[in-house]
Amino acid sequence: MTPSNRKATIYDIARLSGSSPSTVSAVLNGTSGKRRIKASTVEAIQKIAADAGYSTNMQARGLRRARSGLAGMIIPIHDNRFFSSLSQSFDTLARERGLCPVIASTLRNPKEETRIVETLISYAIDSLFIAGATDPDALGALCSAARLPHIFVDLPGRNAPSVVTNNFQGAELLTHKILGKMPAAAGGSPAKPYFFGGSAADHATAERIKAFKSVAKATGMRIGQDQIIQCGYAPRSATTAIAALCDRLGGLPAGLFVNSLPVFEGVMSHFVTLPPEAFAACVIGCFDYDPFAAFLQFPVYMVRQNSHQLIAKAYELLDLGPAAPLMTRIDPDLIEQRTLHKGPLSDLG
Amino acid sequence: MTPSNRKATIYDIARLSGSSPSTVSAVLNGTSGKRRIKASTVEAIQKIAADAGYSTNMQARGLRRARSGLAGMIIPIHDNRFFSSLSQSFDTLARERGLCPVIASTLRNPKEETRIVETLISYAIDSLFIAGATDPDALGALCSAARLPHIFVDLPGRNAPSVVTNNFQGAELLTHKILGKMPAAAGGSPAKPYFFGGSAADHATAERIKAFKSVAKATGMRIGQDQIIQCGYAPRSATTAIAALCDRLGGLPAGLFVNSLPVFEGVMSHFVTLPPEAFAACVIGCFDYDPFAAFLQFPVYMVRQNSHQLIAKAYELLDLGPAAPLMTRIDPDLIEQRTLHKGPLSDLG
DNA sequence: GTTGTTGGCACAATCGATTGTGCAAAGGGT
DNA sequence: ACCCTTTGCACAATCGATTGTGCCAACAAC
Repeated sequence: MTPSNRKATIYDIARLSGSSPSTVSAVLNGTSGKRRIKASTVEAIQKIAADAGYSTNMQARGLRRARSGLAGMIIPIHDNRFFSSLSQSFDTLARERGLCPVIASTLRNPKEETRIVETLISYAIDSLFIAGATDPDALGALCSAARLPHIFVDLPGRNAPSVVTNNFQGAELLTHKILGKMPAAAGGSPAKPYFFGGSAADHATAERIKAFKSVAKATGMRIGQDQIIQCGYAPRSATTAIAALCDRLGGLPAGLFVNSLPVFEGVMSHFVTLPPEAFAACVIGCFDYDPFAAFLQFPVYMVRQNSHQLIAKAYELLDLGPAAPLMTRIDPDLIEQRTLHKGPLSDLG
Repeated sequence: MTPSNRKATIYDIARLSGSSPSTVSAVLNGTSGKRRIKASTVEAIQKIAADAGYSTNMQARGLRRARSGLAGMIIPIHDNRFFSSLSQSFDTLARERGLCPVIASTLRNPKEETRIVETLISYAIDSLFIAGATDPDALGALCSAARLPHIFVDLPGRNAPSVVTNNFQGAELLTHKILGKMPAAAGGSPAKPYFFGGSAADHATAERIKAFKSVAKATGMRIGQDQIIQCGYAPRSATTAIAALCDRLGGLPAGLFVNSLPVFEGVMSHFVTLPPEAFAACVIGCFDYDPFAAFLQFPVYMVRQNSHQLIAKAYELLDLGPAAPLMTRIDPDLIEQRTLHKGPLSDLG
């Protein structure tokens, strides 16, 4: 009754029930069948354990079994709609599988990345999802050395399965929309669309740029280097860069492909200083989705990555083991413009 | 050289270095001073360990030490700007302290809450931050029984320190702004402000409602029960509820205090169906901040909770141990309206 | 009645690190 | 030369659960 000072162990339960620790262990971890424990014994032990408030010491179990029941994932940052939605799915699915989720953020810092992975390995996590790493190969090598099953999510890796958004297709859709709505070449010079944000060193961004150029080309448009603006992912630098661009152009570009939400956030910081009329001749699209961003005063096309499917698929690949395909693509969805500016009564319920 | 099949242990390093496991252990965990290990021995062992790619088995260490080096936190949901920003601070500060962060979401499900806490306890986490629980006391009891140091964040708990946003003060500020901008009583009937979303069962919401009423009263306004609309936190139900309200009023309310971002999200789903003119006579404020929500087409006041400070303070309280005060409040910040509609050139850089 | 199963459980080694204790060698003092 | 204090390290128990193995009893088959 008096909940003794320490947590109950199988030895306590063994003493209380008059059986041996091994029997208690078998009962409490569900292997009582394999060890042919009498049903009455099982029940007795279970009752005593419940009364004593017993719960398995996962460190002891993990030490013995050489696995922990922990499922690891690393992401660049928590505070981001896309990654936090990955986290949510990862968390939910891990718990459905009886695993305990461990999600750590790297802040896109290479040193931090390896430090975190090493930490997770020393906790003997059972698997690792790597979402957004500056140096995937280094992390993959660490995992391989530790014989840690790992899956790359949202970025392609070598020597281990990857499940990524079909960035090319998503960017194609988005670019199509942008170019389609762009004002036709006014006067002599044709209207120019711009790809804005991110870094081509990043696979996802590289794919999107490729699609952007490809669609433009198909439309008979040539994209110059000046139209691809890589200012990273930080809102601050995006603000500066978009201001510079507007300055250079003497106004907003005719089309703007914004690459990722943090970038869009930075862009907004600048846009907020512009008069509303400024947006009339500019078509804006953003790769990644945020519900509030979808409600801005000007029309925005967005691409929503299917984060739940990305994670669900990653777990599937984990189950497949070595048989898993090296590359799986998940199609994102295009979210149509949704704005108040459509007229007195929008048709969007 | 050949990275053997298993991970190196202190026994391997001991053999390789010709010293005993206890010496190796002391060297590798930094207690070599206390054990008076010769500097040359220390260096030799460190080198061998590094070459062998040794890393501590945290399960073994944890078993022996009865603590894991894991810092736990539970939140209702990852995919939310406020909670994900708590997560980010929690993660960063945990790692600064050499701890490994474990963040789990409960989805506001009471069963899940206790299940998760029990899981975390069985992993021998060193501390637990409880952010958003439907039944704080039950969780607190679990932690106490396990002698697990825990801090309530963003909600008050019994028998353990809490660090919460000063919801009352934040709501006061916000209500002041809303009432101040509300169109003066048009004609005979005075304009009525509405408090929208959440549930008064929730401490934070209760405080905010209290402040809302208090400020209104100070302005000589009486708030009827019909002006406090508790529709929970789900975007869906918020959409339905706001539609019903607008229907009832025959238009937007003069003032709208939106309680939390998911609710605002739901509100936006309805607003998107209204003509822009509809917002002219409505002052909107939202408790909680989202960068994109701050850029909507109509003016919005927002209250930004200081998530980093909340977490930083929680860690401080952890350090204080039993000496920690039971209740700490952190003031949130009011974010002024920031919108494109202010004129040709807004003064907000 | 002897041999062969199978049921039901206890024993003891083990996972890898930590830590209280013991002990020999080196140095210091007289 | 003798005793005392440090130095520097090795030994072995321990944390709590898992699991290969062994043993006794009950029962069946012959």
